[in-house]
Amino acid sequence: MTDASATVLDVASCSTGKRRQIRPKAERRQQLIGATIRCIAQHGLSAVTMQMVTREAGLSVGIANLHFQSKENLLRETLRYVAEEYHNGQIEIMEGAAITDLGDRLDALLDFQLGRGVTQRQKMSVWFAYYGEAGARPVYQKIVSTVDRLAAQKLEALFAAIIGEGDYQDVDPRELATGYSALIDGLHLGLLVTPRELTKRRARSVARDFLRRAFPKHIY
Amino acid sequence: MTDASATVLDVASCSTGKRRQIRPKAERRQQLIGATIRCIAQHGLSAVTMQMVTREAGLSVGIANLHFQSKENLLRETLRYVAEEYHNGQIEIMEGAAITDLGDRLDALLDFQLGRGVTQRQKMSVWFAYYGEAGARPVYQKIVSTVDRLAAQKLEALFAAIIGEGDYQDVDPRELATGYSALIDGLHLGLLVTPRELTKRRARSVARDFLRRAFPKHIY
DNA sequence: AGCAAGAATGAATGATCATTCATTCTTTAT
DNA sequence: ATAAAGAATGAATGATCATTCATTCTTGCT
Repeated sequence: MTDASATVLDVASCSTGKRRQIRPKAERRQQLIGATIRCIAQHGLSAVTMQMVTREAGLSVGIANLHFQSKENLLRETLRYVAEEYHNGQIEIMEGAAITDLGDRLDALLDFQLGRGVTQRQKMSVWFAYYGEAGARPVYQKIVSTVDRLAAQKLEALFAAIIGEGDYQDVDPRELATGYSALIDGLHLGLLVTPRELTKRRARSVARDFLRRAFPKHIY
Repeated sequence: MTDASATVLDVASCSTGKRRQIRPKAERRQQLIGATIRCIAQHGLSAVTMQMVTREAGLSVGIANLHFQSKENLLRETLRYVAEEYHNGQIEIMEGAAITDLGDRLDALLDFQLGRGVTQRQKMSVWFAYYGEAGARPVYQKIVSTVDRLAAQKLEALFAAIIGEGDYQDVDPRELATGYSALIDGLHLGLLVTPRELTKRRARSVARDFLRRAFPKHIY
């Protein structure tokens, strides 16, 4: 095998003609997690293979085990990434100083939770793929519930502030926060499983309705 | 191999000492579907194998393919069974003549959706295991959305009747039905994934709150 | 330039799984 | 009682997959 033929093979095996690249560990990890997300969204969690993920990432099969030790670990870290991304986004809105009006803050939260384009659908797929396995995997349960707890507390605090501001009677912030979170989850599920019956527009309207019923002075 | 030794082996291979039994096709199908449900709930959809299911059913590996042709088909039929069971239960309540008061009917529906014992948790596991894969499998989407549509229509009709009876203003039955269904789905998810944070009692209370806000004259 | 460190590769390995089918067993009809 | 029909079995098959590791390549240092 001469140098010339080796070069030809290299070029043929990579559409952009790039050579083998060495990149920092953190970057490779992110690359693989991104590929895993796309694979889960497209093929389903149960159909994902290491070959599939590494091909999607444009890397060799060995690299996944180099950076993640095992498939199980890669899947776990991918869940952690998606969970943290979603919940950090929520918390940023709920803690951010940019929005002072509480009604606007609620609006921003709703926009984040039911907004965005195609990307969101991929994330939803991944989200529920893990939920589906969570019943049988305590590890997944733990990741989700740990991240969830903080967001739930912030939401409860936001609701409590709104209740105080609007002097709403007979509204328990904790109960309402649980209901709102469940509603958003259920709407995500509907958008994922029955996109024909539930549009994003309608989902938003339904969630807004829920909030308006509870906080009529703040929404609309 | 003598008759005697064969008998010994037969007995040894089956704890109850039963001999090979021939049963009608429908019964075997049900037996296998039940075993599949238990396996999914315990091990997760992605970990289910044919060997696992047939062992759980107390049958040989060949029998699953005899009655279901393939694993894919068995999983599909299991989803269909769970989906139909859940939705038939709902529709029975919404159509049943036993309950005349509309408020009582709502109560019965809520009881069905968030009631029951341990069994329900198994069903929830299965339910969401399929939801998780639905993003990547149109077949699953179709089964769920087909069954879902009818239940959604009945719920909308029930809500419309209640709105008429209570002369509620500014309440759209379709919108509310979508919201209520999503809320129930979200609560199921919470019960499954974060059982520590959400008890069945609280889930019920949250759902009841939602209904009370919409139909104050009918609930409580 | 030359070398050491370690990042990246992918063919090879061994394990697991769905599916098949030759055989055995049970029931039913004659 | 006997045979035909077909239900049930499970060892065998071939395919697929996660993981390994000998080798190749890149980078940074001297």
